[in-house]
Amino acid sequence: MPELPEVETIRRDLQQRILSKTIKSVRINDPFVLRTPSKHFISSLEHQSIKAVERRGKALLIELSNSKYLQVQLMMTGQLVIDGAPDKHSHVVISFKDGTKLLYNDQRKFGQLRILKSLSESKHISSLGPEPFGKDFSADYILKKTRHSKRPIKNLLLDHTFVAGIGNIYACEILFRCGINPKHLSGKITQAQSEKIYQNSIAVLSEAIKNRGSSMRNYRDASGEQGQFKRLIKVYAREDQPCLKCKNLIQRIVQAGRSTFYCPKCQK
DNA sequence: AGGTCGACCTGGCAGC
DNA sequence: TGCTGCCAGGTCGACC
Repeated sequence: MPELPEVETIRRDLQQRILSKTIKSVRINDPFVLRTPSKHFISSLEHQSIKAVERRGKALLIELSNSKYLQVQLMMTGQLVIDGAPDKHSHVVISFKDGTKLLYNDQRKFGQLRILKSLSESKHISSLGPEPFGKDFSADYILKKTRHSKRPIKNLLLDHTFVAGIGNIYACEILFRCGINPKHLSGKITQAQSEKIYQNSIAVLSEAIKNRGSSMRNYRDASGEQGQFKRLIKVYAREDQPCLKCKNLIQRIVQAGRSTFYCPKCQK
């Protein structure tokens, strides 16, 4: 569900609210969401304190005092909520010694929690491309990586081995701001276009983080609040509504099995 | 080897 | 009201 800005918002909230706290107990209401056997999951967490809260792409990494990591993939509907009221979707409850509770809620149960001895143990994390805000992501990198690709540019933006953390909403928004058609073949991206993709990726993602993410449906931050970026969204989920630049109708197409929204007039 | 597709699971919504 | 079908922000493995 959440993309980089939403996961980053949660990471910052958690950093503020659970850093250095010690875990007293862990309750598993539904082991389906665990990718580590319950017993090992619980024993890895109990009596440990929180050393750091990090993020790689859309993965949250909570570092423990035993040097292990709790990796959380929220997928479509996962939420990490502090001190909320547990409901039927609260599959894991982590209680701290000071009384604080961290809930893992997940309506669709696509999300995954696992214990890592080290980050390299995770196949997913090892496969991730550069972070959009990292030094390895640049216009030159985009140009180099697109040059030999025959896929539409939208599909490449969604590929986490190309760049980490960009999902369906922000891929649509970035391409709209670039004025690039999502069907445009990656191999035909010019130097000027790669520069635009780089600049707009940074701009869209930073604005979204500043607004604490976009809540389309299920996304909530660690306090259970909705994000505010939704009102700044220009094309996503706006099928048949007028383009905010040219009044032409926004179109929905399907690419690689995912909905793409774009303005056929502004995005050539 | 690169790329696409369906499956994973649940719930909201539109249409009949 | 109640049923059916479609849709959903991600990731993985099977397949072409």
